[in-house]
Amino acid sequence: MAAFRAALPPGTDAHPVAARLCAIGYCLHLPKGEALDPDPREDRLVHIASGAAKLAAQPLADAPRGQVLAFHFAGDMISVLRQSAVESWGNFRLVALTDCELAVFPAEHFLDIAQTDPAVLRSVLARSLQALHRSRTRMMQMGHKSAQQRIADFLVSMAERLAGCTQGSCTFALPMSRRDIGDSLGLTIETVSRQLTELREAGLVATEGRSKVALPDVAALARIAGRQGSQASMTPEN
Amino acid sequence: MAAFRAALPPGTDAHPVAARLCAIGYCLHLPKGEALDPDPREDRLVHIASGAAKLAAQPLADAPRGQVLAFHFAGDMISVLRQSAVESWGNFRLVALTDCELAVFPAEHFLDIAQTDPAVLRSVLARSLQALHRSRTRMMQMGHKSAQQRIADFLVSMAERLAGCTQGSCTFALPMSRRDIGDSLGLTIETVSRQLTELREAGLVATEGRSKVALPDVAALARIAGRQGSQASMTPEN
DNA sequence: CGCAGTCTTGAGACAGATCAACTCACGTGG
DNA sequence: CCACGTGAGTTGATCTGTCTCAAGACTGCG
Repeated sequence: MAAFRAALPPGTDAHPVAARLCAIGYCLHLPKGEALDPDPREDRLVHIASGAAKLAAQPLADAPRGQVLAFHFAGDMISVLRQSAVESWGNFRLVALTDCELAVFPAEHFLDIAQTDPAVLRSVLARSLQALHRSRTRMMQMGHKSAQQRIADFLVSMAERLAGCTQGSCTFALPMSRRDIGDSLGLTIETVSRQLTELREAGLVATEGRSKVALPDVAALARIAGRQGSQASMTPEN
Repeated sequence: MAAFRAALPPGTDAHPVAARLCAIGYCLHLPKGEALDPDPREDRLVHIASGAAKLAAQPLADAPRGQVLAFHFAGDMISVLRQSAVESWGNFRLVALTDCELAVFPAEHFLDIAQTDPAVLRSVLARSLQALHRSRTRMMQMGHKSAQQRIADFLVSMAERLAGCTQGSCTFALPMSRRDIGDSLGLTIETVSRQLTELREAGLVATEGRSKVALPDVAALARIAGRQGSQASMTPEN
């Protein structure tokens, strides 16, 4: 049940409505490699209590390889939209990269309750605007970034999210495969591998085994990635 | 003042709090080519009553060309974040592509008032989640789309937003330059031009003058663009 | 220890960028 | 109203970066 409280936006987990929100969710263990089976009827909000997961497209006929929308880790709150009735649309699913502990809420019901406390709802809004802000920034940047910049950006993001590190040096394990990395960055596994090699030769990355990486200078990587701030908007664009 | 009411989320413009929201905003005429001068102190919500605008990065020293985050048209509600104190971050500004009528609200104050009515706040949340959803989809798709697919996708989006057309044929005028299009798609103006030529030769696009375009078969373009659905999340990704 | 799958490395192909003319639309002033 | 000039747009030739195809090497598992 503690997971349910943690699923609420920061600063509201001790709030009176928290108990009511807990009542409508359920816990779920998702083993490594398994997918959260999609519910065609309603949107859901998923909180990752522990583990790592990817939001990925099911390999379609016209899509040569599965596309990865995003990676999510412990503490993340994800909005999993119901599967579209439109056939041509891809079906996206949450797939566990490692064993995961999840808390799942029906979105409508969750918001109905959150709505009774404006502060909670506003907190959720702030969170989604922040996500939009970062998504926007990334979208734009990805549009004109080289493979090396994308890899550098990816590593900096992972350092921040997996090791809570934004400068200096850090070491952590990547829970996803090279293929997943490539699919999320729009690159092939060969290019991912080559760029990692280049960064390694430049002394900016050290690798051990398949997943462990060490970044001696996160700030230098961020500089290569050309990290910049951006804006958020509340309307669909382009 | 009518513009203020229209700035509210759909379905709430007749609501009691609407009047209070109107009281804190102000109208502004932004001539073509001019930028909304940024306020370093607070975030703002901007409603475009009429006209077209782009959200673009100021040309930085290390950025060869200004990058376009998104285009916005009449009816759009935009969240313009305050300029970051961090120097290395790009400063983004709203620039008018045509003469614009804007309604500007201080974000904090706006939400303080909207918060008094959960339904309004929830409507704003739904709107931002939708924006996030589409931003996410685009980001992923852009990662592995060809130049022709990006142009086709762009044209379909514009048909939808400027002419309210999702299938059949339609004609409209693009308010932005080829450079703006390229900057928003991560392509050069030469590539934009070449792809438009190819689509023209394929009979999928007709152009007249600099800005007018006719799409005989929007659905066919959407097919080329490889349009698919996706998911939304409330947490920053990658 | 050996197998299977992941990762790395190499050679050639292709899409898009870059550099460079050239053409045309549109606004301006005669 | 038309001639003109400027900047936007188009088109062409070449070059670079990433994908593709193809082996090979390592990791981690049984």
